Amino acid sequence: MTEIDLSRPVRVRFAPSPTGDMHIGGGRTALFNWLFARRYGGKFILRIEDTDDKRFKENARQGIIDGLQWLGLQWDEGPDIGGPYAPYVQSERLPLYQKWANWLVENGKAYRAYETAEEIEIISATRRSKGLPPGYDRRARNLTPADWARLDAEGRPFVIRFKMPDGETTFDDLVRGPITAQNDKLQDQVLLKSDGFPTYHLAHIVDDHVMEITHVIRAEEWINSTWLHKQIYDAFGWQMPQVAHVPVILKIDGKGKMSKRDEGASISYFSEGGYLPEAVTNYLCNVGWNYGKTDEKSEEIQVFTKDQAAEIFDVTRVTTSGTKFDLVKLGWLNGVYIRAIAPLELAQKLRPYLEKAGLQVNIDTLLRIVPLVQERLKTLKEIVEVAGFFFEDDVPTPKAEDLIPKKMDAASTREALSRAASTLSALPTFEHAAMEAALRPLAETLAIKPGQLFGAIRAAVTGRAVSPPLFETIEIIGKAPTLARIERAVDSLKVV
RNA sequence: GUCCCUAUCGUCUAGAGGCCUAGGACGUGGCCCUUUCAAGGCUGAAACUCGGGUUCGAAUCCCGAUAGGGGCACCA
Repeated sequence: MTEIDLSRPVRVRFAPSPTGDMHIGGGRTALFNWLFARRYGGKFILRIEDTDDKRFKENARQGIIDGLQWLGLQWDEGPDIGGPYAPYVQSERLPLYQKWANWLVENGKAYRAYETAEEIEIISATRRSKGLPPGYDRRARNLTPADWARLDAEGRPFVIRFKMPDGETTFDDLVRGPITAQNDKLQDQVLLKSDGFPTYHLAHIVDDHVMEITHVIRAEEWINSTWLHKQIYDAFGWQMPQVAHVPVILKIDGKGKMSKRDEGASISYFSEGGYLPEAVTNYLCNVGWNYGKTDEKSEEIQVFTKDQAAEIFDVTRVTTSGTKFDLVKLGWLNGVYIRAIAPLELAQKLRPYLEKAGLQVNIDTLLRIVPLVQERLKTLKEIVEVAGFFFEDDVPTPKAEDLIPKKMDAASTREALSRAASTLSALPTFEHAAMEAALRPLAETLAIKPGQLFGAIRAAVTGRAVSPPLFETIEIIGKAPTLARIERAVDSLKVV
């Protein structure tokens, strides 16, 4: 297996194109880069690759920045904070790419091509029909500078294409080992478009070289471009960074890689859906990488912070096969992190979700609720369904069928609730232990199971069949509302 | 069509020729705890894609088949 080259100070980058919301796969790529930088005391750089002016990009850069910040992946150099190699936005670096594109042409490593998009399409279709890979057939390689002058005079726009040499190309992948391709299967790719913008292939190589990037960790779909990149580095006479291709994230159900439409595809789905960034980064680590031997203390092997992971992150241990994204497992992990938060902090995190649901939140009440619900939440957002009723004045009385416990009827339920109300009403203090101490004997007196009695009370007071522990719950709701709701339930049963 | 990558329980993974009767986690079945739901504890089911080699010995190495994924833009 290929060794990690640490002879130069480690510098890695996350280089997204700002096309919208940050994708979960991009989040993992960023995380792995961040871990790698931290592992070796290097720099993590953010660079925006906006070399396609046809694509919408105005607010998208902010989406990337928000996503990274939410995940807690702070960069050392980037468009917003600058750095020794600024600017970190490719659209602001155009002359640099043009300079190096021209250098390649002058040195016979690249050439001008004047075909239009329509012409390329025809060439491509023809090649395909012959069983060749679609693409360009290199016909403009034969043009002389005199031809260029003539075509320029006609006002025809041109692109600069790379002149792929003969032979074969091999690069060493840090996760997959050496990978080889025959050059005649590779394209004479466009490096500089007719509008003067570079393509990704040129721009990222120039920037990675100029910015002294030492390692490139990126998604698997780049493997098939890497031979081209190797050849371009060679043409420049530059040292190529070591590359590591991490597997794509696939849909949990169905086929193919995760796309923007899928649930859980974007970072904002998690930030808005009540997931904790700690849980998401932890999960992302577990998908495509692992903490090491899994045969010992299993919990610690699955649950760890990104700082812990950074201590031992080894990119050569990244897995090789595509991984499916499992929201259920993430939910479990999120629950683990929720249970670990200090109650006050959890209350503060929960509050916005309740308010977003239109509830008036009393922070003291919420603080009393948190211990009851903390171990019942898989996401912060679930607080609304788990405990929203605490903040609703008007909890409707359930239908009789939901009020009457198993093996009981309307009359006995009415009797039980009525007696429960008297019992609770007579208590000197409205405190949960006292309530339970008083109500258990009542169940015995009524010759029903405690669960039956408690179930009826739960339904009457909370309006639901499931709730946090009953007596703690009604202690928080308070004496008057509790008794009122029980009385209302008793009345509703009279009608039947 | 063509090139490339990949292949262990449903899912994420451990496994670098004998430690594998294949380990862990999520999920799932059962039991315990229990006023519901969780959380927790105990316990069970569940996988090396197939076929050929190499070797005394293969989940591990090689070849092939199959299947999945990715690429083949003046997008990244």
